[in-house]
Amino acid sequence: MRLSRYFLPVLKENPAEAQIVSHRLMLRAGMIKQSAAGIYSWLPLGLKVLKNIETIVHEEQAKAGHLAMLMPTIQSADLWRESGRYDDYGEEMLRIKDRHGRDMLFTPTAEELITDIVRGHVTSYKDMPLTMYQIQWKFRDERRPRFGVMRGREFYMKDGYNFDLTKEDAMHAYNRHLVSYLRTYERMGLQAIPMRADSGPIGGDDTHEFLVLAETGESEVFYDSAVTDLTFGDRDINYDDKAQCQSIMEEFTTKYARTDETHDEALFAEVPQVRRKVARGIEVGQIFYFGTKYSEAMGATVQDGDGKQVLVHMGSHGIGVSRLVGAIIEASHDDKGIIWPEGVTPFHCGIVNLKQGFAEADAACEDLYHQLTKAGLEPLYDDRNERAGGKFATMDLIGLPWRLTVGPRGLKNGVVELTCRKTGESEELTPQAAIAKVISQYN
RNA sequence: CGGGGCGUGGCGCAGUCUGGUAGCGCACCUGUUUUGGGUACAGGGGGUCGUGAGUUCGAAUCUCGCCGCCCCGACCA
Repeated sequence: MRLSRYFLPVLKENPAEAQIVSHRLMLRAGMIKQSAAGIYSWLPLGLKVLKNIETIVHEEQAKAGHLAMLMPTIQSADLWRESGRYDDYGEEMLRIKDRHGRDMLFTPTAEELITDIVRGHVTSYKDMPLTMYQIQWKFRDERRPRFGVMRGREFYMKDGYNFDLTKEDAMHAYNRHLVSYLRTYERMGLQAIPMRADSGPIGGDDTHEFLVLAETGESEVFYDSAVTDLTFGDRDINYDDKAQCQSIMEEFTTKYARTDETHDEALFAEVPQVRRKVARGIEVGQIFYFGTKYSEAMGATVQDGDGKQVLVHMGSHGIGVSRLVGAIIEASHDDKGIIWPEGVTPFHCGIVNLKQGFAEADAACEDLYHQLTKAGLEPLYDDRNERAGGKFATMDLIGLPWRLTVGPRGLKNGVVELTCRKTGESEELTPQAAIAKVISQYN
């Protein structure tokens, strides 16, 4: 993409309404524009990041054998009356009437609708295990939306639901999700720690929240610092292997890590003092096992091998896709701007032409641009007729991991400059070597 | 929802107390200049001052209502 043809409304000054760093940087980098309290438009740069996160979620869910689908944002109130949640959910649920006066709502989550779909089509134990998920806009009418997309009213979320014959199978689904989520967050450059949590209005007993440690996090968290040493890395996973999933689940959840909702001082005291940490975290996902709560309320049964009707065991799982955009920035930025992890960056690298209109520089930039594009990467070429300082400031703000700087001075010696956004380190390389190095970062 | 604050060109703000034809910086347009970390100068465009009513010869400014947004708290997959 050429910056001269892009829509990137960067702001030099901090918008007054933005208090936390991710919100400020998203506004300044021209990623989002607020439309109403807690409701945002996603501008081209922001949308690219959102879609990159979405893609990672889809890819990891596919690996785990979970099926993507899509449910409507507007739902009939009837199903929610059936589960009893139409009244339970309270003011957080946005209620709407259609032209016939029928009660509708903007979905805050989709247990009812998915259960309705499944109960109509899944009638035998042979149809299970089954896990379906969607990535769809949700609406929760927060009393006080804040922190930009971290706590919006409208938000983009992956929500998945598993249907299993037995509790044991459902717990395998639980573990499978835990494993797939660990992989998902790592690919985004995040460490998200599973913490024992409270189930809230979803209901159920077993639940873990995934938290990214950050000063601006809304939750207070208590953990054994040994959990921060755990990394998933490059393991081979067989998602059908119950024992493997179980052991990974245990590996990542045995050490003490809880939010304030479930914090237990006595248990925490058993952690060696030097490893006892109290911090703040951003919740970026949660997994639940809630048994037969919804299948019972809504009559979702299947025939087992003996011909008996049995209630299906269910769980649900969420990843806050739009919230993750903010969470990643909270976890990765400096005073100049965002520092995107390679996994989610909106463009793979920036190309800064220091002397636009100078034939050699223009030609060298065009060549870099075409070669990178041909290699399957997406560079952002700043071809505006701006001064060097302005171009650098924009690149630093929007946080692309790599920057190629091209100017007459370097070209005289046959080199361009490759700069790492994260470390700030630069090296002079021939254009070919620079291209090769950038490409190697994404393999 | 309780408490606090703020609404003035795209962004950041001054002007409001003490009523008198709306201003600054950034951004934008034109030209000259400059060119390896936000050049300099000159000229220019853009605002019914959130909204409605009232007071007044006259309201961004005073009064009352309403709306919106932000912060703290409570609440919250």
